[in-house]
Amino acid sequence: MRIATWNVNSLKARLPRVEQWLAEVSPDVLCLQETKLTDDAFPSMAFSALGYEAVHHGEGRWNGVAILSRLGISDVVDGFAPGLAPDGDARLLTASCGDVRVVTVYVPNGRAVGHEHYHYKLDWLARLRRHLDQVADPSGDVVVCGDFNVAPDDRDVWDPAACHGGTHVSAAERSALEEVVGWGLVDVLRQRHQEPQLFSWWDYRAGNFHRHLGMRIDLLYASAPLARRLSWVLIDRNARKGKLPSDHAPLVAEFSPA
DNA sequence: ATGGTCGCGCAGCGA
Repeated sequence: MRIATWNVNSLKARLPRVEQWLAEVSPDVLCLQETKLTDDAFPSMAFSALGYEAVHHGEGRWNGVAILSRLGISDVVDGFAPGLAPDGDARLLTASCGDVRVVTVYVPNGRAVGHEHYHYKLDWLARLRRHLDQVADPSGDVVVCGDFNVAPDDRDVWDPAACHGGTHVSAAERSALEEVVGWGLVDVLRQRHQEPQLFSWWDYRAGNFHRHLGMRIDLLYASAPLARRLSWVLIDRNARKGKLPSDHAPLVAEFSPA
């Protein structure tokens, strides 16, 4: 199974590129973040024409997540599972695609260390761990992927000194992410590639993409049984090039059958 | 050059 995650920074603005990318890469499952669409405006027919069922959890101007699948879609959960404090934002979507439980996330940015939104981010990650307990089983095949807005360690930023004191790298954010990982997840990019400076996001400003000034904040985690079947994984930085790109590149992983 | 770019939506905020 080939599964991908991509923060598209507005699906309305990015639809032509997403359609072209689907045709080129042919993932079985594609998770999208920052669709910035209402559910009514989600372009289901465009994806249906390419052979994908889709489910979307959106609100409009901000946020919004989707799962596209050509392996079927069932057992959908919008946002946090019942029993957890609901999220006012559309940032989380869970669905079964074939035999894999797929959870996609758009973790809050945090804005600044200590900001009210930063505490919301930390609480959101704590809730995500409890959500996983409710919706999935780490002894089965599970993928948790998306824009985590956390760089897991200093290899994942262009300059740790320049980033120090900001969001995405603070000890509390990394610790909150580790709690999620502790549920039973493997960072499949790091399972295969250990070198630094493998980025998935580059600020639009100041030519940062071309200067290789980015962060790895788009992550794909697999449960241990699935991670053992990883064939390959890559960040498709070609998709960050050219006309009207998202500021994020897609992350793609291929797993062999069980 | 003390900014730099997007998207949304029509000012200025969020990323």
